[in-house]
Amino acid sequence: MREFLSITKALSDENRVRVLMALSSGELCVCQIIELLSLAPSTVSKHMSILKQARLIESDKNGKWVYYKLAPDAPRIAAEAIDWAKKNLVSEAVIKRDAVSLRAIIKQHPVETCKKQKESRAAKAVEIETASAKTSI
Amino acid sequence: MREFLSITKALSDENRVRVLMALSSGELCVCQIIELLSLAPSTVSKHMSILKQARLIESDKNGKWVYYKLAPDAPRIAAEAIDWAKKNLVSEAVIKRDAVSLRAIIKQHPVETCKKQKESRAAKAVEIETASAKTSI
DNA sequence: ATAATAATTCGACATTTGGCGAATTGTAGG
DNA sequence: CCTACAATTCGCCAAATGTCGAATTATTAT
Repeated sequence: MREFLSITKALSDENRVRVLMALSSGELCVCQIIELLSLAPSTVSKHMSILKQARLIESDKNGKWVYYKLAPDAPRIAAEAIDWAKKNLVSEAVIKRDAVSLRAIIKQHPVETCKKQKESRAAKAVEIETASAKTSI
Repeated sequence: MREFLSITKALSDENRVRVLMALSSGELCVCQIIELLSLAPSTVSKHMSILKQARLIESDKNGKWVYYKLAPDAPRIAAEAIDWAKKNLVSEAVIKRDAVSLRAIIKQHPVETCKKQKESRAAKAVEIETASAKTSI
């Protein structure tokens, strides 16, 4: 029952489902998933650990980078869940849009993706800084 | 996506899964489900409405009694989810125990089951009454 | 060695969820 | 009609969940 619930809980969040579908066309680096979902790194990390706990995905560390992919030797129950999800979600608008986004994301090397994200986080920090300075005047 | 998530969310609670499996051997009255799960009527009612929202089950009102059953014309996605759940849960300890409990529950008419529950709720109320009287002395 | 950096873990917060009892609704009998 | 009663809805609370930013960890590059 624990195994069953870990899978259904993993599949009961839209962002996690989007990741799973994205991974069905190949492995992705964490920063690429961050890019796809537009979420904070810590949030994505937590989602990935929930999917991994459910044995739907596996991770592969390569230096500083961590790659995730659909678990090649997932237990039958998990593999069936993935098949069911895939079959019933390929035609979903959000999943199709993600597939398009992914093509662009995959084109560039993770190094570039990470760099861009770092810059955008820095810009956001400045923005917040400025805003709080304004209100304190 | 909404339909998919309504199903996975419905399946991500142990009590709801137990109900679903119980219904796979035939329809049940609400009071029988209350008996099986040992939960408050209001709680069971909420669970049933979540399962129904996901189109996994349907209800059938017969006078004062409401019967629930697996949706005979569930959408394909829901039917597949039920099959997957059934296949992977029949051997679960809790589900087997429930099957045994159910045999006893089904033996008696819902009228009896409801009566017994009413009495047990009344007894519990008295118990609480007494306890609070004690502390207030 | 030190600094930079990708990812994770931690701590805090707002929202959602599962649970209960009380009040409400709808139906059957007195 | 009025009472009894099965089930649902409502209002509330405690626990779990999704999110973020800050601190930490592990690895590469200077």
